[in-house]
Amino acid sequence: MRLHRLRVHAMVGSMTATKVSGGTGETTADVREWRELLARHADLTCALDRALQAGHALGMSEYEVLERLAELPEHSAKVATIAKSVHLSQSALSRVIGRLEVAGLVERHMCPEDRRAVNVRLTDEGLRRQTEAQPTQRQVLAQRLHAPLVKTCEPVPSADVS
Amino acid sequence: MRLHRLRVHAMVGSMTATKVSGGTGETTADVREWRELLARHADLTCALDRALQAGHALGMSEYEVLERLAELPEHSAKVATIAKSVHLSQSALSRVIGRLEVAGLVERHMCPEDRRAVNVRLTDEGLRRQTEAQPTQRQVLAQRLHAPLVKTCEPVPSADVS
DNA sequence: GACTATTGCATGCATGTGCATCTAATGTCT
DNA sequence: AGACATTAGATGCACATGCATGCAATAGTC
Repeated sequence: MRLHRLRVHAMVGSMTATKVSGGTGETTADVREWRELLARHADLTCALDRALQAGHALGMSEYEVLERLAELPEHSAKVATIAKSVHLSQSALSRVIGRLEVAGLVERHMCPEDRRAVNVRLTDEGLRRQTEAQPTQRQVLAQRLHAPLVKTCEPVPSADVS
Repeated sequence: MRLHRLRVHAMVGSMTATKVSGGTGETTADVREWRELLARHADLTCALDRALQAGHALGMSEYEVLERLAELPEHSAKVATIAKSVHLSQSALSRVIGRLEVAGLVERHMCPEDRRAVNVRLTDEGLRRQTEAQPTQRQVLAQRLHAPLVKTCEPVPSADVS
């Protein structure tokens, strides 16, 4: 698993934590909440990824980058800027952008004032795809963000499948 | 990304969804909430994984399986049962159990009454490791579950690092 | 009892991700 | 200017995961 960046620093035995009542009694609320978070995340991630993939041939990461760019008035940003608003490592982001570039949804341009940096710009096609995909995302969110957790992420029953 | 199981079924253009107010105005609340969920999940996942890895040589998935087993009075369950309480595909779970078995933290036994099934039992060592790791997990949860989001998951500043 | 469908788990394979590292460009000293 | 440190981004590599499939055991059907 191991999400992105940051050294190890072993914050382990410190016990200087806020309060952490020694017993397991209190902490159980945290654990319940954490498990709900995990379940909700799994459900939504799964559903979103499927809906985007099936309907628009986009992964969640790809969509998210497109969305961030679409939100900007210039539809363009440096990689480092995008990295700040997406939960991906720099390398993963680099590759997502690579895929989007191959798909013709973004273009990479050298940044004139800092020739190390790369400006990523949404193409017309990219903007179109994002605009198309957005309702799908919103729909899944509306359906599942507050729906009772059924744990296993199954196809939404209300969806009228042919 | 693509979390586990379930057919595709293209739930795309249906528009039969609950209400989904057409405009983007209302839905923005959903999006904000979704992004917070993502951020919280990334932060906690990252921190938990690091803490468990650094302090106990366990990944999050491994810990979670150990924890589920430890919660059972018999410290033993069939793979299918574990699968229901963990957000992993069946194949991923199978491999997690494989790693735990190699590490000597669980044992695989054939289930007598259904010889396809496999009973996974926590070893003494496995129970010990889970018991050791639990405070670490609780600590991270207590520290970060309700902490203000700083987006990038950096080492918790309050942790007294040497 | 033989035949098929289903279930429980393991495994080959493709893919996405993080980490470490590399290259190039910029910034900072002296 | 020259030397070193830092920053931006790309890439080799290892690894965890999901999907499709395979194998074995069970359940269901005739």
